[in-house]
Formats: sequence, structure tokens, C-alpha cells
Amino acid sequence: MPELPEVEVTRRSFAQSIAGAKILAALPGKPLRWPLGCAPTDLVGRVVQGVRRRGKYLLLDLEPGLLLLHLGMSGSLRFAPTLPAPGPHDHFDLHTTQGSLRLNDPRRFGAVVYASAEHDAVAQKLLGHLGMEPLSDAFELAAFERGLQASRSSIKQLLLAGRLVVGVGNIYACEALFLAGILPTALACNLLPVQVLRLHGAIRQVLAKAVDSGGSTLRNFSSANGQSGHFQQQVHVYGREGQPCHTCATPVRMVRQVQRSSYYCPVCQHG
DNA sequence: ATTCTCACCTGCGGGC
DNA sequence: TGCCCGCAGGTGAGAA
Repeated sequence: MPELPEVEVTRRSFAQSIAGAKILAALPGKPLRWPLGCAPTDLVGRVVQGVRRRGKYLLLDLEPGLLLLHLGMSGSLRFAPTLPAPGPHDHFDLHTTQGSLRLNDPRRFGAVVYASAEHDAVAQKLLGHLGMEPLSDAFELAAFERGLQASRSSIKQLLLAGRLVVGVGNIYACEALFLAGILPTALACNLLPVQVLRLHGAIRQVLAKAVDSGGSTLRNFSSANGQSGHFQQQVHVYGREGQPCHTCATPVRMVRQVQRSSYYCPVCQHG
């Protein structure tokens, strides 16, 4: 489910509330994608300094160490003064002096991983290869263009891989490519400078707009304070196979790329 | 070194 | 109504 906008909206929804909180208990449920990497009791007494985001990971800065949280495909967080008894898909609770944080994740592709520091081996395995942050100044056009030229993949696959730019998942890759007028199957290295420029802007635009909209709620995403997103109402192509393009009314098409669905307008988007 | 396929897990909707 | 199949917002590991 969660791409950069959903993760960022989640972060904003509880970062202030949890900052400064001391951990009272950490209660893992069913196994997630990776083991926690420490004894749950080791976390007791540590203070949550703040919550940052790197790509689709949330980083809870502890004193000392940090927790890496990933929502996988179906995860969502909830932060509240008190929480009801865990349900069947609640797989991690972090009780603190300022409230309780809970990960709900039916498919359990998500993760909660402890790292002693951001540069340690555990954190680097997950974060070390991540590309540029698209909503920061680090997302430089020149570096983006160099990365595209060096790739032999389709532009859609390259965006999803996260090695060049992070946070763009299936929905926002489709939407950004539509806004930029580029076919998802186009080879990254074949894009013209004007297309690269448009794509660079489109990625920032679509992600920023989605954050403003509270993210996309396709199944049951909500932020940590229970708010649903409504970006899904502004989607141009994702999930709209057969429906008219918002620009030219041509039916939107779907193509499978690497076991993922790509949606595009055959008239508005070009190689 | 890149690129591609697979695997992880559960739920839901469509077709029969 | 119920079963089976395919599909779903991600991504590291391992194979090509």
C-alpha cells in the first residue's frame, strides 16, 4: 500500500506526539518480514527523540539507537493515548509514556528493525542503496538525468527500483509518467532532455500533491491518527483501465511490466 | 555490475 | 452460496 506520500503522512500524524516519549514496553506479535534484531525488553527506558523518513522507511530515533519501520504492502500505524487489545493483524505495539504506537499489517510484508546507529550494518543493508529523496533539494535534475542515461531498464522499472529516486511506487510511478507524457515502457536511456525535465517535475508534483491530500486510501490506509487519504480521487490513470483519459478521452490501457500493472494513455504518453 | 524472477502473506473480487 | 484463481500500494535475495 504505502508509497512515499502515505509514509510521510503517517510520519507527520504522530511525530510530534511521540517525540520525547520514554518506551515502557515493546510487544511483538506474529513475525514480520525481518526479526526485530534485539530483545524487546532492550528497548524499555529509551527515549524516542523524533521520527524521520527515508524513502518508504520511518526512522524512530532512540536514545540510543533507532527503530526502522516499514509498512510493506498492507501496513498502517496507529498512535493513541490508549489502544484496544491487539487484533489478529496487529503485529507490533510500542507503549510509551506519551501513548502507544501500533503496527497493523495483514500481509506482514512490513518490518520493525532495531539498529544501533544509522550507519551500522543492519541499517545500511536496508537504507544504504536508497536513491535521492524526491521532495528534497537532493533530487538534482543533473543526477537524475545521469542515472536515467546509465540504465537499460524501462523507465517504470527504474523508478520502482528506488536506486535512483526513492518513494515512487506503482501508483505514483504511473501518475508521474502520465503527467510527464512518457510511456511506462520507454527505455530510461532513450528519454529526451525535455522528457527528463518533465518527469523530474512530475514526480515532485504528484508526490507533493498526494502528501497534501493525505495520501491514497485504496483499501484501508489511514494515518496514525486515523485520517483517511483522498488522493485516489485525483488519480489520472492508475486502476482506470478502459476508462476515458482525463485529457483526451481515449480509454486508459494496462500493460504488465515485471509482474506489476502499468496504466497509461496510449495517446497522451510517448516513448 | 546490472537486471530479472521469486518469495514472503493475507484478503478480496470475479468467474464458474 | 461457495470454491478457485488472480491480483494487490514493496523489496531483498539469489539467479541469470
